[in-house]
Amino acid sequence: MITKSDSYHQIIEVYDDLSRQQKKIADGIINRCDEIVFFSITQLANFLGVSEATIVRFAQHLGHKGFPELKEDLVKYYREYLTPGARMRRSIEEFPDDPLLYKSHAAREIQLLEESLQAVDNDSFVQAVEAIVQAERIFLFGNGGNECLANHLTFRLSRFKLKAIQQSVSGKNLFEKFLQIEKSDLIIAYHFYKPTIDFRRLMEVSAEREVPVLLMTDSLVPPMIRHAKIVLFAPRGSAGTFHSQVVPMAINNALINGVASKLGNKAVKALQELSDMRQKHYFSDFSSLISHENDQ
Amino acid sequence: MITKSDSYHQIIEVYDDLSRQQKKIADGIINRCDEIVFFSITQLANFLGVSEATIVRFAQHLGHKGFPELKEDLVKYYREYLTPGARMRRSIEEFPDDPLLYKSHAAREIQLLEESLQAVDNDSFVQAVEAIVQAERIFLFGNGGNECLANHLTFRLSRFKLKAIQQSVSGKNLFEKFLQIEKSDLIIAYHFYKPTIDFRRLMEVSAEREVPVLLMTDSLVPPMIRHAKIVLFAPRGSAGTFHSQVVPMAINNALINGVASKLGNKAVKALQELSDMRQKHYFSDFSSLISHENDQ
DNA sequence: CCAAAACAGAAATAAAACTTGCAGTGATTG
DNA sequence: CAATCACTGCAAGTTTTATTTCTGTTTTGG
Repeated sequence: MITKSDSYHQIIEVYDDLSRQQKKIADGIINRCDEIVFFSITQLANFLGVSEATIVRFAQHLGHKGFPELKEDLVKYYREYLTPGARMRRSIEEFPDDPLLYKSHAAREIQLLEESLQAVDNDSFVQAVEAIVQAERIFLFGNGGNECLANHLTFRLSRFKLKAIQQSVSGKNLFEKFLQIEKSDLIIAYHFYKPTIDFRRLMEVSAEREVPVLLMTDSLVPPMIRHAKIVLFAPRGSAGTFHSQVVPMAINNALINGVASKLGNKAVKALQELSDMRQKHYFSDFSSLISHENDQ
Repeated sequence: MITKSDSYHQIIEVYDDLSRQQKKIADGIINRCDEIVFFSITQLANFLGVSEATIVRFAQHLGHKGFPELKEDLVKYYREYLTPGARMRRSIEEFPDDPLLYKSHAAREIQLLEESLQAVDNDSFVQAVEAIVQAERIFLFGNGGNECLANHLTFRLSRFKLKAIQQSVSGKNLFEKFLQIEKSDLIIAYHFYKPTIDFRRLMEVSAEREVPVLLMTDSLVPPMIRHAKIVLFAPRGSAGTFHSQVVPMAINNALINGVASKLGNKAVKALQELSDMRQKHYFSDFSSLISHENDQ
């Protein structure tokens, strides 16, 4: 007889000590929990090919009074811990983690996005939107794998007629770039894992010059975030897998939409202006010099 | 008496004809369906402040034999139609679509990723991975808002020592770029919505020169996909909202992981080489000339 | 304002879901 | 090889859940 608490994990723990039929039940609960939470004991017995009595005894063995108590526990687990993303992973787990199965990758991304729901502090998010809207100019720093993030946000903000400038260069050139940045501007920096020399320089100089910094990162160690005015925490999955830029990209997108709603009519006007300009020049030879990308 | 089929929508339809107490039940089912699917009739009666008899009559009014049948129907609805993303949206719908609420944006992204589970054809995905691994060189085309995607994939593929070259220029320069591209190469193009002049040119020339094209798009109209050898369909949400690059980014990431697994040891070696190079030069003055970005 | 109809809840009844005792089975051990 | 033990399903009980009936109440239409 074992003390109960979280039936699901408890089952995994005691699994080896279970009898043949009881293992059937345990397997069922572990693998098909999302179906089982809706079953009555009769349905479950038929589903698993086990007698109802065995199920009751199984529940009691786990320290419950009876089956309904076990089920309640499973429902609780199902609702609290089996997040939608986890459920999805489970649902495609018949082909587990096949790198040639898009679904398996997408499910992981969904899980990361879910984590970000908890991780991203909404006050910081609101502050970030506000800072972008207020800034005189916006300088975006992202190197290597983060260049795409800086690029993306720069492009979108520019479309709102905000003065967004992408600065992907690192090293000594950094200081030259810095000469033009002022207090009223905003620096947006994308930097993950741990601080590099360049990143430290960037943060120190911006602190010195009192330029506000919005930092997107997945690391909250002090050297990373010390000088940042606003920090957006973007979880990117556990080590061991290739880090994905999906969550930071989602945050970018949320920022863009947030900024758009803050700007309101201004944003609409800016987009309209762009659209008009395109119309005007579309058939001229000039056409190929301006971007034609034509989503909104 | 009404014919049954999908209780949930049926309830919404007949809502106005319901009595006061029955509306209570309907409200409960519509708003708190995800809790109610786990309730017995007794629990539900207490929860709603309605007698059990009324619930049974409600179920029968809807054309069911009794309460268990209605519940079964709701469970079915809950499991089939309330996708995880939809559930999440529902769960944060107390603050509906607040543009200053990160959760509200993230929930939408999750929904899009879910759609992509259906939309992305896995055969195409596998072909795409194969094509990338086989290609002599890879030329990536993405303009405007898609530049970030091309940039991202270029960076990652380069890290595997694949010869990935980003080509963001449009217009006449395009032809110059083309002189160096050959049959054994691969073109990866990101283009959404509808074909532009530049895009048509790109596709026509590549068809002429028989260079295989991997196209990522959200539009399947013939002019878009005619000449593409492999098409990856990346849904980006309904019109009216700003299109997000989260799904294409997720596909990028899936491709990267797919390629990594195909390359196997080769990929590991390439990454190791990079890491060694960093170690060697990290403390020298040379350091700032190479990328320090240090996630995997 | 009153009668007829519709409605809702309490209680009784029916139907399940659940538990337990018992006997049969097969494995283990002395 | 027989005795023991753990395990299981059957079937008979017990409890919980679901339905129906009955009765008082509210609503509706004249």
